[in-house]
Amino acid sequence: MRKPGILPRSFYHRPTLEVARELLGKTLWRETEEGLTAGRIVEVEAYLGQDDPASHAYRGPTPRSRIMFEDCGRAYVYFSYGSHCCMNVVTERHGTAGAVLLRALEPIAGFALMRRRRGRDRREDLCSGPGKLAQAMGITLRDNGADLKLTRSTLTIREGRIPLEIGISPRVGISKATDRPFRFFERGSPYVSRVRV
DNA sequence: GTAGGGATACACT
DNA sequence: GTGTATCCCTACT
Repeated sequence: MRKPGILPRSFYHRPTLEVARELLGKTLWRETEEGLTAGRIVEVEAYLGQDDPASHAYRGPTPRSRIMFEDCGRAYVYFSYGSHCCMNVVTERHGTAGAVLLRALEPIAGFALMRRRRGRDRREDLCSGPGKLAQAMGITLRDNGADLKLTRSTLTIREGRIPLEIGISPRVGISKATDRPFRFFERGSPYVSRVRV
C-alpha cells in the first residue's frame, strides 16, 4: 500500500489545541512483524501543561510525564486501568508540556490483523476508544517516546483526508476541568468512541 | 451499572 | 521502603 507523506516537526511545534484540531483526518501507521495496520484519526483530546488539572503534566515533570515536556512529534504512551495503553502525541516547544490523546481511528489498512488483536469483528469496534486503538495497532509502553516523524519509524503519522465537519465537546473520562471544550471529533463518523457528547 | 487490573504519584514511616 | 488513592478504560451483566 502506498503511504502518504509524513507530517513534519513544524506541524507539532504549535499550540496544542491547534494541533489537536488539525490531527483529525491525518493517518496513523504501524508496522510490525505481524504486518501493517493504519487508521484515520477521527477523535482526539488536547491536554495542556501547568494550566490543565486533567493533564499528567499538571504538577510538572515526573518520570511518566517527562516526555510531554520534551521533543514534539513523539508518542507519549501510558498504561491505564490495569489493562490498556493510551497513545498521545507530544506538542509544543521543548520545555512546554502538551499532548493530544488519540481517542478513535477509522481503520484503513490491516483489518484482519486488527480483528485478531482485538478479538472483535465489526469495524466500528476495532479502534473506537483510546485503549481499543492501541490494542488494534499493537501499541504498548515500549512505544513510549517513539518518533512519529521518521521514515524508518514503525509508528508514524501521515497526511490524510480532512473531515467535512468537526464537532467539539468537553473531554471524557476525566474528573477535573471537565468543562473545557478540548475534545475534537469528525461529526457523523461511525468510528468515534460511543460516549455521550 | 460495575468488576477488573496494574502503574503511578505522593504521603507517610 | 510501604500504604493507598487515583486513573485520559473496556467488556460484560
